[in-house]
Amino acid sequence: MLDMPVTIMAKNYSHCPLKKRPVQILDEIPDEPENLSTKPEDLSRTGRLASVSPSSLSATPPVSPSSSIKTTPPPSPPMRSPSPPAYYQKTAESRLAYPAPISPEYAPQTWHRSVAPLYPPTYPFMHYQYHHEYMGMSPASPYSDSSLSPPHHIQQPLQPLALRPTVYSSIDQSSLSPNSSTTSPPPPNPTIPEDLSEKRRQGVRHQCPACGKSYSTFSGLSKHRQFHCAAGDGPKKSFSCKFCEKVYVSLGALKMHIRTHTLPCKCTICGKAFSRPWLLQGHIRTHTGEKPFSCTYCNRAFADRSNLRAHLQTHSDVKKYSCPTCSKTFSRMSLLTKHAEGGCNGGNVMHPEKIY
DNA sequence: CTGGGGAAGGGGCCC
DNA sequence: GGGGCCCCTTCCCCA
Repeated sequence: MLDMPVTIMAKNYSHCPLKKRPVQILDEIPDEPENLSTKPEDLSRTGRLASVSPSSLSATPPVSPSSSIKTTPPPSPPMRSPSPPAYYQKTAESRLAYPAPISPEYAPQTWHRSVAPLYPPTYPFMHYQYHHEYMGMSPASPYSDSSLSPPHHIQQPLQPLALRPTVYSSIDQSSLSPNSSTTSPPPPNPTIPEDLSEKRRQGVRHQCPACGKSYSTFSGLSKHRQFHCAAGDGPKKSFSCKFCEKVYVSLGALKMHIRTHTLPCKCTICGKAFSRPWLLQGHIRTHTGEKPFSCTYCNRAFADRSNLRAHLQTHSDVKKYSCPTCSKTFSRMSLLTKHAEGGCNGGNVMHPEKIY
C-alpha cells in the first residue's frame, strides 16, 4: 500500500480532490510515496535539493511587481540570475532540479511575441478556435499583416468554426505591441527550431477516419484510435485508480493521475509535494522569486507563463471573453462567469465552453 | 463587488 | 511508453 502524503484538504475541496488543493504541510514529512518514475533517480526525492541556504535563495531576489509598474521599468529583468543558486548548480545535470536554460524565445521582451496573437480579442466564445489558431491550424492570423496594429485595432469578423478552413499558416509575430508605432518589431528568433515550428505550422495532420480528430503525428493518431476514439475499434480497456473513482483508458494516463495522489515531487524548501516535476519547478520559483516571463507592455514579470498570458489580456481593450448580451469583454472566463451570475442586464450569458 | 495575480492540475504533443 | 514541455483552465486570494 502506498503511503499517502500527509496533507490536509482545505475547505470546500471535497468536490474537487485534485484541483488546487491548498494543503497544510506537516512538520514531519511522511514517508516517500511510491516512485512511479522509470528514471534511475528522481532528484526531487534524493535530497540533493536539500542543501538550500537562505543565501542561495537570495541569489535571485523576488521581482517586485509594484516597482516594475509604478516606476520606470528596469532595462530588462533578468530572466535568470547569471549564477544559479548553489542547490541548482549541484543538480545542473538535471532538468528537474533546475530548469533548462530558457531559450531567447521566452526571454523577457521577446517571448510573448509568439503568444499575444493567440487571443485575437474579436473572437469571443471561440476558445477552441483560438486553440486551433494557436496550434497553427487557423486561417491567416488576424495579425498577419505587417501593420503592427495593436490588438484592439484588429477587427476580424467572427467566422463559424465549422466554416473556417484548415489552413496552416505561420503566426506573424510582428504585430503585438500595443504601441507599435513606437516599438520596432524584434527580429525573428533564430533559436526556434525551425523544422519543428514549421512542422507545426504547416501541420501535416493525420486524421481519424472515425471521428475526424486530427493529430500532428501518426503515433498520436494511433494512440487516439487505440485508446481514446469512442467511434474507433480499439480495445476499450479501462484502468481505474485505487485511490479514487477515476477511470482512465490508458495505463499512462492512470499513472499520471496516480501521481496526483502520491505527489512524488517534493519541495525541499517547504516540503510541499507535487505530482509532476515541472509543477515543482514552478513552485520553487515562488521561493526563489524567479520570474522569467515579463510583459513587454509594462515590464511586469511573472513566474508562470500562463499567468503572463492572462496578464496580457489586461492590456487589450477588447478581451478574450465577451458577454453576448452586453458585449462587455473580460480577460478571464471566470470574470465572465461572475458577470453572468451577477446578472447581466441582458441575461442569458452563455458559458464559452458550451458554444461550439 | 470587480478585476487581476498567484498557484496548481490536466491533456496534448513531441522527443 | 515515458518524460518533458506547452497550453488552457480553474480556484483562491487580494487590492
